Amino acid sequence: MTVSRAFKADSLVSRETREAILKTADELGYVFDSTASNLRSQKSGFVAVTIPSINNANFADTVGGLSDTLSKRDMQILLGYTNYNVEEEERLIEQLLRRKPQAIVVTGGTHTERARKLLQTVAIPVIETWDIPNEPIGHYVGFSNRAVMRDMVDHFVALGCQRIAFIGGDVQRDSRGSERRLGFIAAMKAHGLDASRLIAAGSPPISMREGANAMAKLIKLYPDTEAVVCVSDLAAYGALTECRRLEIPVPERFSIGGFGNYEIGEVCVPTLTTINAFAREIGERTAELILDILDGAQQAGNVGISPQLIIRDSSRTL
Amino acid sequence: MTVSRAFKADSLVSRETREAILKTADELGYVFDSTASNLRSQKSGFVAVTIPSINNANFADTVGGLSDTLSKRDMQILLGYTNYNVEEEERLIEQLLRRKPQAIVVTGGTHTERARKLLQTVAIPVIETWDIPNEPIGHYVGFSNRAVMRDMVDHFVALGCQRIAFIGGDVQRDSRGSERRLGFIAAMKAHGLDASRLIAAGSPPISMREGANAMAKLIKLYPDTEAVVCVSDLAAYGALTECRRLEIPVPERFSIGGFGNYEIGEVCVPTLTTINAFAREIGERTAELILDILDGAQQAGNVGISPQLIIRDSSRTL
DNA sequence: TACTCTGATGGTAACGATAACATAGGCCAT
DNA sequence: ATGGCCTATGTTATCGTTACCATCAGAGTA
Repeated sequence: MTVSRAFKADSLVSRETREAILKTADELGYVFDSTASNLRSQKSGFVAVTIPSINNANFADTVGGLSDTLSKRDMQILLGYTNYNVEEEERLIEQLLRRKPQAIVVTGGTHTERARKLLQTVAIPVIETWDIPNEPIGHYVGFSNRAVMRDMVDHFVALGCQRIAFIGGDVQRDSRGSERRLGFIAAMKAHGLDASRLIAAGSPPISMREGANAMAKLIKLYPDTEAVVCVSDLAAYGALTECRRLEIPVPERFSIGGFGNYEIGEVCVPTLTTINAFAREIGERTAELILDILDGAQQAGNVGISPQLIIRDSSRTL
Repeated sequence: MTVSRAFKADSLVSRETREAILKTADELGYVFDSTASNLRSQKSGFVAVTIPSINNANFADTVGGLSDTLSKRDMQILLGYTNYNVEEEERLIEQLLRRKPQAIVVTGGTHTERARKLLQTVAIPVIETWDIPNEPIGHYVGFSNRAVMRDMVDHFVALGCQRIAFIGGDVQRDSRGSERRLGFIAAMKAHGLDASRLIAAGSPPISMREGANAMAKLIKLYPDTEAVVCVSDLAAYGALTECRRLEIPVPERFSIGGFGNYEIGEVCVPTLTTINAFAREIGERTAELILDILDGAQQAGNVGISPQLIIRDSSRTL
């Protein structure tokens, strides 16, 4: 028992005893077994997190924010990725829950029926991120992917563009991407503009290559387009390179907007107009919310994030 | 006991009994507790993995390969990132070992003394990746970051370049980057060329911005440079954008080579000459090695990866 | 008939930590 | 001297599963 206490920082063991214990433990090569600790104390020290893809700077930033904030309280992330697939998410959630995490964080508000039921039934905090779900299961930390497109369209319209297109992925799989597409359509209609120039670039994840291909398609289908809104900076960058190959000057002949404030958009030539969704902050705020709830905060609720339009060289300035 | 068996796929329980059990479990909202299972069976189902940064496509690919291969056997990754810091790695390793992983994968062969001791003492397979350590602790899956620079330098020399520079990070922190730098120097000397044009771009991770800054510095310091080898494609892309800003034509005036075969190098204009290190394969091979060892394979050893030079538009073709 | 073999199920202890409670000694105030 | 309080340490049972062994019915075989 005293040994057990010696390994917990705060508990009361005399200095000499603790030192003797730690020394002996080191000599024996003893490694604390948190498996047993978790079982007895019914606290795993895990927070389960599902993200669509591990290879995406935005989600990586969110996980980084989560991880850094939670590690201050010695909690660890148990990460799984869904490949933008809700069935995969369901399997993953079930698997993760078996590890008895103390909270579960999922990306987005779209789930299979069974996954919803699992999340509703489980007795730990559930946080949906990167979106504002229609019917939140527990808490959320996010923003409306639909509403946020309004700023981008407004910006292009203010520049004098009328014929504006949207490049995104196939509709079914990536719900955040679909929401942005719907937001684009709504914003265009609000301006009384035609919202039919929609290019589907394939199955998510939509990255640079897909963006470049979609741009080629767009130029063929609608050669008189003046601006294009892309589902992410990666697609936008792909579109930009396609323009470069075709020697179409950006932003003179064509304005381009992205989403997500990826590093590439800040470095490429011309730099990319984008929307900062504060990926890292989403993770940090989610972690803080979890810690508050675990500390017994009563009013812990939801966190709205306000993405910010960043105007750069890829969209004409007046 | 029969309930326990009903939850393991392979064991022998009659069909009716299992169905009844699973049905009841579902009604009760029972969730299997792997914490207890792990304790009793002394198998956690975890493989611990440390990588320098979560936000790096190469390491993300390795983790993806690991995760996908291990998940076929229902094993999960327990991921930690070190921020290119060996002290952080030490803390992380200690923390991860408490979770009783069945194997531990670390990136690189450079560790603190205490971390080495921990890894040597622990009774599970240890795999060092992304390098060939001087003194391997257990197994490794990797390649010589030093030797691989030879191909790149040879390529530039074959193009007729003599004044070749290297852009990398500060020496101490990123051992793979340092190895590449040493490999560059060795390769230059082997050709009887001056190897003193070394630009330090700051503390890792070296990304696009750092690459661009380093390129600006390089042009000021050594205006007559003909080619530059970069520690990664991200730095190389940054260098490329700086050239674009300064209206220096690539590859006509300047050849650029990167490392890692990142997506950006395939899409940007001009496309980037690079070295494919087979990041995903490193993960897959590591996972296979782990599974072999856990299955009791006797001769399971090390895996050498052979990175491949990919010549693209950013280096002059003859 | 007696015997072995297989499939299905059950009983018990144990994995290694810790929650909860107990004990013992020292110090201080009344 | 007595009681109260604090610090340091010890005892026991328990978290929820599974390894190990036992049991038992029914089928197949000699």
